[in-house]
Amino acid sequence: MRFSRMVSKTLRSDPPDAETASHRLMLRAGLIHQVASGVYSYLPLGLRSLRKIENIIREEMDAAGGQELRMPALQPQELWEQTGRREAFGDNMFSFEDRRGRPMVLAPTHEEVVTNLVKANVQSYRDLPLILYQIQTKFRDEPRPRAGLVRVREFDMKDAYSFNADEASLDESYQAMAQAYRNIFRRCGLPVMMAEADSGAIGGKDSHEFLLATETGEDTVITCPSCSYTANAEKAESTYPEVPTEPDQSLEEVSTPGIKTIAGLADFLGVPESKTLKAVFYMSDGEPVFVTIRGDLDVNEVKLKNALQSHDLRLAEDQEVKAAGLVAGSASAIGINGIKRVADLSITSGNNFVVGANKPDTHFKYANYPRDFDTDILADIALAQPGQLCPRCGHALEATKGIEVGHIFKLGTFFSETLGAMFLDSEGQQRPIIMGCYGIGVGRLLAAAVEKNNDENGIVFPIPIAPYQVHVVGLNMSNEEVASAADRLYQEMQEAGIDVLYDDREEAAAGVKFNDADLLGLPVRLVVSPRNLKNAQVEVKGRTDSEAGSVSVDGVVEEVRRRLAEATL
RNA sequence: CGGGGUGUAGCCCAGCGGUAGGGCGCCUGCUUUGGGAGCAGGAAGUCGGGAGUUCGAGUCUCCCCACCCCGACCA
Repeated sequence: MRFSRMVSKTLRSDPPDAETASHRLMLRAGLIHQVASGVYSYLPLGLRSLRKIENIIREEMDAAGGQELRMPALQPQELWEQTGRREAFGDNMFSFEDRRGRPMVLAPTHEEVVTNLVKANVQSYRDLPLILYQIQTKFRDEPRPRAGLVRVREFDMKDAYSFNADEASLDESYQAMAQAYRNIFRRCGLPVMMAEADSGAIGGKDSHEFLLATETGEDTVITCPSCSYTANAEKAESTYPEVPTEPDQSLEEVSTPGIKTIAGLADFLGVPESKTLKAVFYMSDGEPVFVTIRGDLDVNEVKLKNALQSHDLRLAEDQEVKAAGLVAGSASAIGINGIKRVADLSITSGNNFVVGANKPDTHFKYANYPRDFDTDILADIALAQPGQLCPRCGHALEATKGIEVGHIFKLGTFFSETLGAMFLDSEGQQRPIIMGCYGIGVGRLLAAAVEKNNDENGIVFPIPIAPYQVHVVGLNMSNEEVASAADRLYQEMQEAGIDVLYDDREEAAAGVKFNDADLLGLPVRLVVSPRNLKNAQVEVKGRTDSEAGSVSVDGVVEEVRRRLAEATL
């Protein structure tokens, strides 16, 4: 590709609205162009990179036994009503009517369609297992798109679905996909973590996310530096120090004027926060929920949502708390009835807690479960925090931010049962197909790669996903000797099957070309100039090399091949 | 949906009641050519939209819209 013919222009300065590195650099280098919030065009450079990622994904999915197909993004809403997911997705789903007034949606994912497809084609255990996949556009009307391609409303996703006759077979498919994912991310130059993840309301047992550690990530990953425990904070378990148990004492009312927070309460009474219980109020599917947890811990809303089997969970607003007859700041489960109560297991680790007295400015000392209060659900709903202890080995946990680039999970039989995708097993029994699903956000993977691989001058593309492998720069192109030598080099690279971008601009100064080359971040830069040409040489520089080297004009292709091969190891 | 911010030329921004500006980019010519060159000339604007106040509105008021950031949300 000749630079002078490229539609995209590089930006001289950072776009002011882009804050994360990938967003800033992808706009600046002309990889993408924004159309609306969370909606982007891929410009030729961005698309080339995206295609390279797609091809890596295809190779690995095919190698793992996947069959590529393509399902429509446009779907009848009715399909989603059958599984109850029209309601579950709610406003996140783009929907409209066709000309006949039939409700249609733009698909945010494809379990419904793929399950029906398999239902029509699979009758026997002999047809299983199957792994089907596609790379296709998904639509999700996200409440808040952000960070360029990290969270968008229209995006390309590789989604795969496995269909198995039994759990052991499902496990094989699951492991095959996990391995394919590791291969894909490694080949894309991304060091990812595989973390235990929440499987959601529909999911089955196992679920893992693949996350790239970056400052700007949306997810928090809890890791153990000692053993291999890695889990999304939404899912992570932790153990926290037991509070030394004392002999139970009887409940005692104390006046706590103006005390509204746990920190204030602990301070006022001279006890550690772990000797208090805090009350948090939620609304779950429109019903108020009273949550009790030890004062030094925080509620994990995902765990709480799962414990409640809730579809829609949020913190209660002040009026809702009041309407439920609760005293914010001095509430406890003591004497609370007629409202659903959930307590974290931590209320059993310790005793003689300070709790609210359900009267303004008043608390109780020495509250004990179950002597003084009861709960409807007792479960682990605590948020794992760095510094708490690993549930596997007891070492102190750490937390890192990450971007989720892939997610795999065992779906079980929800879709096959709901939509009637059954098969006959070897004994002639009709059984629902067991499913798994496996997703990779392709554009997000590109964004993550840029987020991870850049320096103060621009992108540093990993070789396998760089839009072009080589950047040929002609300096002083009005010099005929340079122009013809550079043209020849460009030609030679193409003939050698190397992806090459050729900066053939006559008017651009050397500095402009060098800065653009650094910004685009292609792996190898070749400079043709009068200075080098005098010695029949071409300058060679890897994007991360601090110094450039030279190579004879005759040996350029070989040198480039060597560098590309070396770095791909 | 709550909180904060921003909308003026392709890009970045100034102007805050009185003729629509600057830098970059773009076009023409000359000069220049190893880290974002110089000179001269030129093209380019529904000042996000609507209503209002005013003799007069990018500028003040109200309503709306879009975009960004934080949160909520994200099976």
